[in-house]
Amino acid sequence: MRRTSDAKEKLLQVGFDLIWSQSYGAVSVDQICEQAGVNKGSFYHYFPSKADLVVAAYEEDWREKQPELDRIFSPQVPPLERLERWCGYIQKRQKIRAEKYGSVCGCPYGSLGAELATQEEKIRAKIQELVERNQRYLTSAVADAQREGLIEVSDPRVMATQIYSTTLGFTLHAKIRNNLDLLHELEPAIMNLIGIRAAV
Amino acid sequence: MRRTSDAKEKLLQVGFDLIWSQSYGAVSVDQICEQAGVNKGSFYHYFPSKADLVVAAYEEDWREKQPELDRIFSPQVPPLERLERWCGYIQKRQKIRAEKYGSVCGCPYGSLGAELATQEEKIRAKIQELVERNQRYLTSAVADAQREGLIEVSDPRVMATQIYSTTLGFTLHAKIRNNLDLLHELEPAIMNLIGIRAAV
DNA sequence: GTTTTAATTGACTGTTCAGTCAACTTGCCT
DNA sequence: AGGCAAGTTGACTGAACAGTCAATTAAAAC
Repeated sequence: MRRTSDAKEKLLQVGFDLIWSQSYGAVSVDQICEQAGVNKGSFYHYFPSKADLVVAAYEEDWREKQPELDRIFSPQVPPLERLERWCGYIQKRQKIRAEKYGSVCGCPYGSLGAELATQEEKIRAKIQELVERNQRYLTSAVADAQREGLIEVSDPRVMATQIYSTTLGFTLHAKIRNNLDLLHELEPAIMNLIGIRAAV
Repeated sequence: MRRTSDAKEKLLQVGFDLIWSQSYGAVSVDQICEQAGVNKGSFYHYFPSKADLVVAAYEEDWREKQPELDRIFSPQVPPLERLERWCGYIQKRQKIRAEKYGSVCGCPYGSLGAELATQEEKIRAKIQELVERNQRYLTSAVADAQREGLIEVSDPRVMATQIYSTTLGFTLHAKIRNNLDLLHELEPAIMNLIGIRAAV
């Protein structure tokens, strides 16, 4: 058959899913192929290497989730509410995965980056790129909040980076504890960070 | 020779070092043995498995660095200064490693936890334990700051957890970017978190 | 209907891996 | 002195690994 199967899409989706819930090193190409119902030869027909698959798989995941992020960060939404929604989105995504796999999987970018940033430059660079795309949403929310006089920051981009770091840290910490409760603290922590004192 | 060699200590030190700078999956037992100048049989004489070695190696690293943490968090030091010193310590440690290995290695707990928390329960539990030990220092610093009226928080333990999450996030983000500059933002971020407004 | 070419197949390669083992060495105890 | 046990040696095993390849299939282009 020529271009009637969905082998490539299957490999991307299964690859992302397995590697996020386990790790790059723990998931073999054979395993991805088996779960995708695709022969190994086809894998290497589409992707020159395992590292290339994971890069493509993460890009594909971005493509799929971008519309939801666009909705969350719609300029129609008041800027601080965007941040609240973002925290809620992360909590929701983590909860769904934890229920599906029996353990907290953490942020897919954080997990892959932590494992491979010093090993596979191609992968590190892709993760960095995806992180930067996420930060762009945060930057515009922070800048809008600033413009509306809701907060006071010197540089929205720096603040967005700090917010993203905080998010990476909370999701990683939740993974280490294998407990999602910590994520309830994410929103207050971000509000403190941008200078909105929560009720004590 | 009976107990005259330092094979075990060598394995612990080399194991920690290699796994921190690369990853658990990327480092083989053979590689650890070779660099430690120890035969493979000796490795398995001391450690039942690779996972057991890494647990012991991380415990040994803790033992070695604990005195420095005791100094940083000495009750003799004003509580907020303890937090500043803690940030400085992390920056210093990351800088030394980045210079030695040519790339930012991130937090050893964060990296190992991100890679293996869903895979090796024994390792996840050890990382969690080590993280909790670190948090104890932070908790007492926060509680002391609270007692001295420097900050206002409802629960010092919750705040310490937030501070540690933030630290995990910044070090991981720096690893993903392969750039240490971000760590300059760690201290201001933590100060914001605990409610000490930095000059804008 | 023939050509072209993307897609598919699955067996194969050579390497690397964690872990095993039986023989051996050497310091310590009595 | 002689035996016990902690420590050492390095060859070995079997499985798993990423990646290869030549042969085959079938959609599409003409």
